[in-house]
Amino acid sequence: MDLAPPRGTLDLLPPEGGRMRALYDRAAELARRYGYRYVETPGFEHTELFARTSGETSDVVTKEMYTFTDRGGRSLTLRPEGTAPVMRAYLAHRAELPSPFKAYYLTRMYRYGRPQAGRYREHRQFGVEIFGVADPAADVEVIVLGEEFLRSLGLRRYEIQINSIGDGACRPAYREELLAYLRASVGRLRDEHRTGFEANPLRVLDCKDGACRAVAAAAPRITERLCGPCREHFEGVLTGLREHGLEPIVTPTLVRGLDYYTRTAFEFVSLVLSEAQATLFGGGRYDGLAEALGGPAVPGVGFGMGLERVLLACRDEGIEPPSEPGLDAFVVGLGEAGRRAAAGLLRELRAGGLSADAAYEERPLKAQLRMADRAGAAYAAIVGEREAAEGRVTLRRLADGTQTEVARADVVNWLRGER
RNA sequence: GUGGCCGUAGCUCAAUCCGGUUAGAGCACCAGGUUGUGGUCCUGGGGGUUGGGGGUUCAAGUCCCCUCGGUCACCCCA
Repeated sequence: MDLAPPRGTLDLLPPEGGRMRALYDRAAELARRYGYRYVETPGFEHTELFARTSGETSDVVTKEMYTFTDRGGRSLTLRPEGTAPVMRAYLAHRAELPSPFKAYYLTRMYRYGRPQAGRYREHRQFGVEIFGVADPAADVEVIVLGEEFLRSLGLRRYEIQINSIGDGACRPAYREELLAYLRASVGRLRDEHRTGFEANPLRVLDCKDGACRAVAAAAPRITERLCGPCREHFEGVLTGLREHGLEPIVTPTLVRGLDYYTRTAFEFVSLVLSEAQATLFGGGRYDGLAEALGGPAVPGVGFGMGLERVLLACRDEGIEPPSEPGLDAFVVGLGEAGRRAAAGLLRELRAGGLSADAAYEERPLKAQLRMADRAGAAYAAIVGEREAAEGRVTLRRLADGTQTEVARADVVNWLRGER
């Protein structure tokens, strides 16, 4: 039996698991502070949901989905991204939900592809969505929220790339103009784009190939072809971001792989990670999504953030990521009376809201203190025969070895004061 | 999915180029030094089918093929 996890997946054991847990906790706290509420959707959906919303020609749909047929003959797909499922669930329950609807999620996504660092077949995302607000203030809020998350971790080496890809009023004309330009330049494109650009011309703009870049640089720019409302919206987003002290870099070549995006598209790109894994989070506006699902017109904006990448960026910026806090106390019992008293103390500490643990079996003091140390406990609460007889507890601060003796009845309050 | 590089102890690596006895080291882990003091120190100990399979050879960690995994660049994204 091969004990390694399947390709492209991760076992998150201590201390890594604690770091991911801490990221979840921080993200949830932040999202709630901005008025978002937690949602969960199924781990798999009808394949049609992703096929319709991501675009039949997108890479996600054509080669990256984990699609299977269940025993009832249904085609199902493991969730490759978060927005379409949340929108589906929202549309299904819209009558009971407030508007605007602000949701966040912390969950795993599945995409089949060749794995490498920061690119996994199963990865974790923190995402937020706002449904029902067309105003640029919503775009600004999700970007500011995501930026605050990165900054609160101590990350600094990233840039904000932003673009507007227009909407139904201006993108079709731009698309035709771009197509005409690309047809005229076809000889200078790399092979795979010579035939592929007709289906998705915007993608050529994003190509990293030197020749394609030259073609893209001289291509007509969407930012100069926006219709009035789109231009106004884009300006509103840029102004709003600057008012929050952010300095987005307008990047006309930034496009999105998913068809339902309109207007705003953005990516936070790490400057310390290699290019293939540098996008910490990306998102944008998707005013066409609800209708693509057969619902009413519901504007929306949001982002998805790759949490493994955030951890990688912390490492490469030399930042200690947050972790699960260690124990408040490790209870050490010695001798029969001491162990009995220690068991009672352990119950009391836990009931009092403190994190506490103890050895299960009788062990020498030395071994118990080592366990306390390994558990990352702030204090060892030692109850030997003498302490048990006197109704007292010796509290040893593990960081520096200083000890205090406290009456048994005061231990919980005393330790609370030390937190 | 395409191309390149790399897989030796839990981790980081040595021995691989140019095949040759029982595959070593540091860290980590366990125990003792110290039956009421961890983390430091000293001593000792456990731990490897050299990712897996096949081939060449008197002999394979070392050479060849396949496969699995990691990684880098693409594609694309988180």
